[in-house]
Amino acid sequence: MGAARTPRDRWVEEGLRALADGGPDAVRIEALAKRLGVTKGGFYGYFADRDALLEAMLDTWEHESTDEVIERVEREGGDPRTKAQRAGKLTFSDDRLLPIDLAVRDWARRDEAVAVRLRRVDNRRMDLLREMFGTFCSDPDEVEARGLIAFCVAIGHHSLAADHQGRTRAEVLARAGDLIMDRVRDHDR
Amino acid sequence: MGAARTPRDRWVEEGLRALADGGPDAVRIEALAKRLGVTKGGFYGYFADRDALLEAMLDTWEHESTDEVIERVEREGGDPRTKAQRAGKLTFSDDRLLPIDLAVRDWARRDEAVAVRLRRVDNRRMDLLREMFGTFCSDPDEVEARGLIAFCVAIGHHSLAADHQGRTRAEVLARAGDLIMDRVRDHDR
DNA sequence: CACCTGTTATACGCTTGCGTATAAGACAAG
DNA sequence: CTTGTCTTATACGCAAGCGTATAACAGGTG
Repeated sequence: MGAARTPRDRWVEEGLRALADGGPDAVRIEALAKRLGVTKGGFYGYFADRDALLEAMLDTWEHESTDEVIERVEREGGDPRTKAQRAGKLTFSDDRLLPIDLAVRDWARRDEAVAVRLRRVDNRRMDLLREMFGTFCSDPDEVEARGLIAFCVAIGHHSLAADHQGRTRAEVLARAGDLIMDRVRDHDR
Repeated sequence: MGAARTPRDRWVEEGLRALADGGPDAVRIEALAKRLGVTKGGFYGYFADRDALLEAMLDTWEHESTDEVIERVEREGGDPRTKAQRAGKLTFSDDRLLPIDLAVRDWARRDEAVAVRLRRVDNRRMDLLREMFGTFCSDPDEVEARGLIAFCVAIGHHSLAADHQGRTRAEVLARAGDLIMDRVRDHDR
């Protein structure tokens, strides 16, 4: 039996790269083949059609974004704050996962099936944030609000184009993180 | 001289609708013509090519998102907080402008010329936020951080798919707004 | 009414991309 | 070495979609 020079995973991987670079419309079979140094001949042995590839890409993304991240975070242990920070770093500072995440997020606005997947992923991430804020904030409504804020900043700042009058984005983000994490508020009351 | 049944503006308008619905790749001349009830015959009388339409669309969007919003906000007056809230509402609660804004934001990640425009727009919006937070917050670094947070929530919550355990998104957003606006913090020090 | 001018419809060539069919090739088993 | 099987290359038909050229058309103007 002949050995696969371009196994299924390579198509998925290259597809995810194209998705990150140019959105779902940029995932074109012949373009992927060219980047893989082959023709599309072998593609249809693994996938029924283009949609099947998109499905497989989303499967891979969902798994990498949740199970793999969470498993790694849990394995390394630590308090909820450390875990949430590590999960955020693994997802939103990762050169591979971050652009895919942003592309999927835009895609979800136009495709209900993608939106369903994203909701699953975001809910699991939100669980981590709730756990973290719950350690120093007793009001569940405030926990939810802080989780929302933290999540929105984590994903939103990547599509925010504003400058900060001499400050770097990292500096402003650090200050914002302090504000969001500020556990003093709870003692005020 | 013959009257234009489909003036230039209608092409731009329909183009923006297509952009909002499906991203820049969905702006296809023949599809727009179909929605306008004509063929693409007249299109090339107004635009050199597809790129010229995209430019015109961005011109219109930039103008509507900044000058028109700001002019209206200034005209109706009020304190900085009222003005910033009104500007936010005009932009991020508008059924027309919001989807375009989100689409442009994603587009900007892949097109430097679009990114330049978005930076201009976001900087003007950020100015309003600085003015608002500056009215009750004396630390400029904190003003900047709060502005970033407010902006990220305003745009980010639209692409956040998480649920809120029985609460509505509006409820959580209201609580988040309270936290961000909270002017007590400044008195603590 | 006839004419002129700007607008639109129609038809064309070209490119890109999908999915299929078929031939060529590589590798393992016998 | 031959055979069989799995993989890949090549060639095809088809559908969009861009931009151009040309013809039909409509509305003012004289």
